[in-house]
Amino acid sequence: MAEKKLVEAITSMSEDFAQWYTDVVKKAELIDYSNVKGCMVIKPAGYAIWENIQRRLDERFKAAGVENVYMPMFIPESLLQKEKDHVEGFAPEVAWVTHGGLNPLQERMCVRPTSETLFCDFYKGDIHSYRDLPRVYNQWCSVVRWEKETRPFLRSREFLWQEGHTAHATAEQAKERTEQMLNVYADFCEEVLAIPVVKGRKTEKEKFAGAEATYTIEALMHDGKALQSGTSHDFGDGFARAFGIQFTDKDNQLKYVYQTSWGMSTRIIGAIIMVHGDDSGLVLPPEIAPVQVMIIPIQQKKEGVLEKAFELKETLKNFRVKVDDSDKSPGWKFSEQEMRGIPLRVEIGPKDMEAGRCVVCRRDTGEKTEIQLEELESKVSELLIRIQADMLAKARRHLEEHTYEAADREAFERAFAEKSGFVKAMWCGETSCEEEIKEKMGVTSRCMPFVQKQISDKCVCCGKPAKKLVYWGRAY
RNA sequence: CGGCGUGUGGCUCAGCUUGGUAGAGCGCUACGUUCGGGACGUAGAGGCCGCAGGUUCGAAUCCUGUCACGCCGACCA
Repeated sequence: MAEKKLVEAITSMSEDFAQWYTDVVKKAELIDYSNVKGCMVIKPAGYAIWENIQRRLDERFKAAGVENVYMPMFIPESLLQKEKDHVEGFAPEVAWVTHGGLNPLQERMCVRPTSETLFCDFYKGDIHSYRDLPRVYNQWCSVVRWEKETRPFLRSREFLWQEGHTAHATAEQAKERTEQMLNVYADFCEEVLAIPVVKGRKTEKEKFAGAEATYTIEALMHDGKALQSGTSHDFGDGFARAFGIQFTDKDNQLKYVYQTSWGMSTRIIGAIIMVHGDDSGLVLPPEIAPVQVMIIPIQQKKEGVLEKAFELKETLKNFRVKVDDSDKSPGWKFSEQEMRGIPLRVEIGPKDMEAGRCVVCRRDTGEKTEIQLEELESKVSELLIRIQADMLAKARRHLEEHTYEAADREAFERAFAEKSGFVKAMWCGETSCEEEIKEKMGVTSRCMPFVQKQISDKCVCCGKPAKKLVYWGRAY
């Protein structure tokens, strides 16, 4: 897919995908490494993307009746201990605070790896009647998980995210909310980030610690590896029973609430990079790009050129536009704009001015067109819409072309030996088969898609009767 | 947590084998010429050679320890 490589400073994808990723992250100036392993300094270009993600996602949350709150970042050990599966899932990777100033704390506290326990503890006192339900809260915050191996955005020890936590009167309402929020994520990915996803349910082995069911959206990166891009959990009344969250229902009976939680993190920026990026750097979908149009003056010291550039900026004031008036050479500026993934570039120089036009260049295709200045605004508007659509179409094609089916074990093994991507195959429902597949092939179940289909009647691992169609893949 | 690799101006690295005045390219600053795909000239600034011990008259270089980072595995958003 990579078109002509324009920037030399970035390792090509085909040569070394991991190095390409790191190069892009650095060259697009998204982050710097910090002095704490696994923690990153998110720079303006990276943070602006996150701000746009926040804004666009939060709009959709509000439309879905979500209210924002903020919980403390510390969790007392005793509180974390309350739900057994949950503690076991997170204990190996929490960071502990043991001292306040110079004195040891009576009870140590962990820095939240996720806030289920805090929300539960809060809801226990806050919810009394069916009239208090549902509670549909969300918080934007950072969490800490002491990961052993870290990579910018994909796995950092501290990361930014949002976590929604809801409480409902019935199991049905909780399930509905879980699915509703998964759809919010899926639509957001496709419509705003131009990333097509596969929606489905996680297997028992892969589900969230303490959840009854975990739903996920899975995206496929350019190298054929899967990235879990958002999750939504149905807790049933498990947490409510562990924490004692009860309410009096209409029938005057004391009942436990049903809960959900759902999250999307800065990891999604890694997905944007690995789905859309090319050998020249980052490629941002217009909807999320902090700068949508970069105007680059040519021979900017010549009479009137800079003035014209700023005049065009004014013409394009309905978009996120910048003029690069630094005293670098035009070639430098082109490379800079490409590495940063800015969707459109407008070149304006003396020759153009004489002809009453400018040159517009698409980042995603590299296509250059000459445009009459009076048409600039409408053309830019059209182009941004088209780029957004083309990027989604291209990513969807990649997903489809890298999704395979395997009817039996031999075909399954061959698929992963020869190709990279998703392989759809039948599964018997036993964790032991997932473990064997992981052990032998380094492949995990990504999800059981909502759209099920019977490819064969036997489990691709053990040959016993199959229960579910599963998407398998190598994951980040 | 295992395997491999790397720490020397802001960045990429050379120097280490065989100890003897700390180097290059890029970037940065100033001025001038340039400008349609990472321009050029001139003059400058910038280094506890990751950290701590040790050996030595003398350590970037040898020895011991330690920390950090990167990549690949096992675990996870």
